[in-house]
Amino acid sequence: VMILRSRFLDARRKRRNFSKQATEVLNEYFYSHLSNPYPSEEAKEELAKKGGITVSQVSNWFGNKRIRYKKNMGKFQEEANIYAAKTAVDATNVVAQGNQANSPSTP
Amino acid sequence: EDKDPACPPEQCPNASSTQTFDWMKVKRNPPKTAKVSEYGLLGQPNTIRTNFTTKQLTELEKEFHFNKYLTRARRVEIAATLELNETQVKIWFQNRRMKQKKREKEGLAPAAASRSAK
DNA sequence: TACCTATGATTGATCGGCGG
DNA sequence: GCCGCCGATCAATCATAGGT
Repeated sequence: VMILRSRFLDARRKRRNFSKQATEVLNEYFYSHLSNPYPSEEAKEELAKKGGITVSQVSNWFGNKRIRYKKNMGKFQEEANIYAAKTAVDATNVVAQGNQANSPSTP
Repeated sequence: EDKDPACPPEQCPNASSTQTFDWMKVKRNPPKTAKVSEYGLLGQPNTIRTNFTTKQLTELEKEFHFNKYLTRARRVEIAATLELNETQVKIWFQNRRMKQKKREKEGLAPAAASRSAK
């Protein structure tokens, strides 16, 4: 029984949800880079600054987001649509087809 | 008889707009910790995340404060003492070093968003 | 108040790349 | 060739916050 919980020393005891803006900034990035939601260190710092959180928290958020998103994509459909409309296309494209003015989302 | 909770790798019922990119398909190999034991009885004998006991963690922590890096000999010793694989001890130290580094980095400028409105 | 889901953090272990 | 380390990430879990 005493083997239990070194939880007393766990820092995760007191957790607070991120501010509305932080979540907003994070989700905007996530959904506008859904093809590759892996922000660089610089991007993380940028997001951290905008959201008023630490870089580690940004990393944690993306880690959790990616896992939970792929675990149950359907559950995020609605959220995806909301942010998809709110954000433009990412400029950091990779291996694009080279099309000029087509509709990537709705073939 | 295999149950597929979701949809097969092929022809998934694409939910209209959202696509399925590569990163969403990434699957990590299950942990192959521990050596072979009497498998076949419980389904997955080892391949589960090891839960270190408080005793083991205490010893590892103690050793870490003595030396951030382990020598082969020391590793063997500790592994035997704590009944862990050499790999587990090695990995623990690696993770511990990263943790230390992360902590130092953050504890260097936490004063940013001070809730002055509190 | 009890119960269930959402969410941030922790951590053993994996992946890919480097250097010895 | 093999090994250990680093940095990033995964995946499962913990503990709490929030909602019904």
